[in-house]
Amino acid sequence: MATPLNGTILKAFQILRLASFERPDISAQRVQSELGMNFATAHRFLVTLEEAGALISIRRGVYRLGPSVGKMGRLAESTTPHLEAIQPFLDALRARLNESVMLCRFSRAGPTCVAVALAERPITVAIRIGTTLNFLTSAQGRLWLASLEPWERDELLAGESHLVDRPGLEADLAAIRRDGVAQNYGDAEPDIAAVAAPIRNAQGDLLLTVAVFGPKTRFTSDFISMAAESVKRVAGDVEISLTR
Amino acid sequence: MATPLNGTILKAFQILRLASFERPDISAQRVQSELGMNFATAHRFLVTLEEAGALISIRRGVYRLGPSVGKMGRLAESTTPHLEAIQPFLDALRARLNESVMLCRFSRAGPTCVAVALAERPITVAIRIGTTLNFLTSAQGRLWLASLEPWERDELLAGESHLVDRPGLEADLAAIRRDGVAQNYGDAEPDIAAVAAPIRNAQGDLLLTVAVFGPKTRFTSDFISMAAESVKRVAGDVEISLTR
DNA sequence: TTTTCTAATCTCATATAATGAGATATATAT
DNA sequence: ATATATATCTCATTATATGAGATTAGAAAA
Repeated sequence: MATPLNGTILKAFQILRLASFERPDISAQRVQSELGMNFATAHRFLVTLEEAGALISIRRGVYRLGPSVGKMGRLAESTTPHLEAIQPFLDALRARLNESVMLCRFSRAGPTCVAVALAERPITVAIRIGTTLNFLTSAQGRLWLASLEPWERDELLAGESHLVDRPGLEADLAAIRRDGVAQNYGDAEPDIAAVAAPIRNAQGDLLLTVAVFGPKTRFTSDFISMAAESVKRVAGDVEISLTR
Repeated sequence: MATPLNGTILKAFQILRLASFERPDISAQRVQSELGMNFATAHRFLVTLEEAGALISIRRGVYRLGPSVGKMGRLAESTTPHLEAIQPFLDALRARLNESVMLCRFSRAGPTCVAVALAERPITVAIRIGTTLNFLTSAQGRLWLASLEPWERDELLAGESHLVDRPGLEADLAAIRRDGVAQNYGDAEPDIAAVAAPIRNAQGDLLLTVAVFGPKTRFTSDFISMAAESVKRVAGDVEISLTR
């Protein structure tokens, strides 16, 4: 890629990335010391970012991410691309495993089904596009939880505190991160099993989940092993195709 | 404000704001025609924004907001400032109305209580900081719904479709936008009433809600009228103090 | 209240980075 | 294979960003 990049813009985003949950405040002093920028330049960046709506001034010299960023973030999460291009991968996975396959994106209410390849068998499990799964009880939901920072997780699960076995969940999420795959065996629906893998972008952010699902009786341990291998392979193939 | 602003950064955010739910794709051609920018410059901005993580390339020449923006947006929504400065306003409102007062911020699960001033009466209603209210049934929730775009509202309410009387809700939200205040009278909790008003930033984005709440029996129509006036006044005062 | 100090904000000459015209590369349609 | 449209790249010129130093604002100390 030989197109020259605008250094000023890159610096602006470096500054925005200084904000964290633990330390949301951004000041010119902090920009100076953490990014090695001249103080007056840092101040000008902050004032500009305020004017652009990205930051708000909470007191003289101190800024935080503003609501416009929140709005833009919600839009980003609602407009995940590439669905048309991914359908052939879902179809191939369905053919290989002879079970239904679905693709989910993130939503605040839980992983939301955005594409499906239904098994071509007389008895099968179906799901409607647009269905939102539960974070805690679905394989996809656990993949998302495993990808989030603890504070984000806490926030998402705020309404379900009474349902959460914390040490069990943390152990489960650690295993998911280690294995790169998540399962459920009747947790979300009594007779349904699923095996799900993450699809990430070049920066390592979780974009989507791909999962095979079907009647529990058909998910023998041999099938689950094969399915885990297959969904991970397909997820990897989708990731490669997304970087084109 | 005489600090010069960085025009390059302002342009970058103009570009990002081209993305919408109906039209999430951003191309150099679109930047050229909608913002009057030279094609090569527009292309360079897009490539830079991709490198900065704000955009992802979905195919040659076409970009969308990326997951990093989503992450930043979630952080923005979790780190609302000013709470310490607002407490005296809550205390004054409580003294004036002799009922409890609470401040709520936005969260995906619903308006979340971030500050309280409890009524100094023997019989009162209490709420714990951190409590999340329901979007549909709380006055604060309806204020938030009234401030959102239809697609955002639909997304938030996705899990509650069966509960939503759409024409009734739209009429209610239109009235809330017109009046600048929202009420609930036993909708969220059977014996609790509340009157809530929005606190906005300089750009008009809803930051927080301030509400008075208490036992339904004490919320006579005279009291509700007076409370509506008072919460709106306090909300305005808070807004002025936020611009300092 | 006044004074002092520190950090934030502002100004402007200079340096550097951004711009845009035009060349080149790529993908698609024929 | 060729033609066309659009995306990507290059580089001389121009415009904008930078940073040193001056000024201002606000908080703390006397």
